[in-house]
Amino acid sequence: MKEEKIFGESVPECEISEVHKNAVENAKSGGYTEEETMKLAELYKVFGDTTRIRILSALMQGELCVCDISELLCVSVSAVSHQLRILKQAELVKYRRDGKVVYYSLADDHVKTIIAQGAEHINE
Amino acid sequence: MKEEKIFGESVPECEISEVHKNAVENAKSGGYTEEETMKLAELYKVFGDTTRIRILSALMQGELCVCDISELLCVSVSAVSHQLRILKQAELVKYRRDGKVVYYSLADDHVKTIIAQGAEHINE
DNA sequence: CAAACATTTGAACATCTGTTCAACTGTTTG
DNA sequence: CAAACAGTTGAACAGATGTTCAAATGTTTG
Repeated sequence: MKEEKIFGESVPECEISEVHKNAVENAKSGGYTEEETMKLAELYKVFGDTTRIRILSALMQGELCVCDISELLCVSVSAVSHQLRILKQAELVKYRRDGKVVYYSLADDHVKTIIAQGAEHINE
Repeated sequence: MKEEKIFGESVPECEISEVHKNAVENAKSGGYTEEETMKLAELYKVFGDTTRIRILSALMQGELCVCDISELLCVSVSAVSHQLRILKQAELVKYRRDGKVVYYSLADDHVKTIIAQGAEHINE
């Protein structure tokens, strides 16, 4: 997804904005910083893919190696590995190596609470 | 993003899986259904864009019209409208019409709690 | 009714994303 | 050490995504 910001031009003047000036000013001050916004979007982007949700759900039951996850999800080892890298970068999973095998597990409880929160919304 | 599931072929045999059979069985039973997983991913996909996060943040302070949001975010009215449609489809925002002006506001408290949960993670 | 305005919509476009495939890095074991 | 195995990595590809632009829809007002 594009993450550029386009300022200035192509944003037409808006007469009515004078009327809503207070509302706009409130919204300006109350928001998140540009960096927080970007980090938030990056985080949720990670949750926005079924393969990654399935990996995280699987890891909720306990640690698993790449091979196990691949078999469980019926996704190639390579695809799983690529997704685990993204989850690792987002600090949502951690791993330990035991011989040839690499075991992945959830990094902390945030994963569970975030997914639980989403589950609550979709079962409105 | 692709949401296809590839079953069967191209998932190589995995000798060690026999050893982890219990772990794999646990992960299988404990997960979400296929439909829940898809809905979860769809929901988080919506949060995974800075423009939409900024729109939601702005609406946390109260209702705003499309024109206000456009000015506030320095994003074209058209782009805002497109994003509002996505937020509407995800039932994250609602709207009311007053003459020519359409006012948008958050649909329920889930938006706040979901974003707050994410904010907690990124400020680990 | 025509002009002005707020918003929506659809097509086009460049960019991003996830999977596959092949090649590679480590690690164990015969 | 060579073979086998677990996992990683990078390039390539098809498909998805967000913005822009132009045209359309409603709504108010002169």
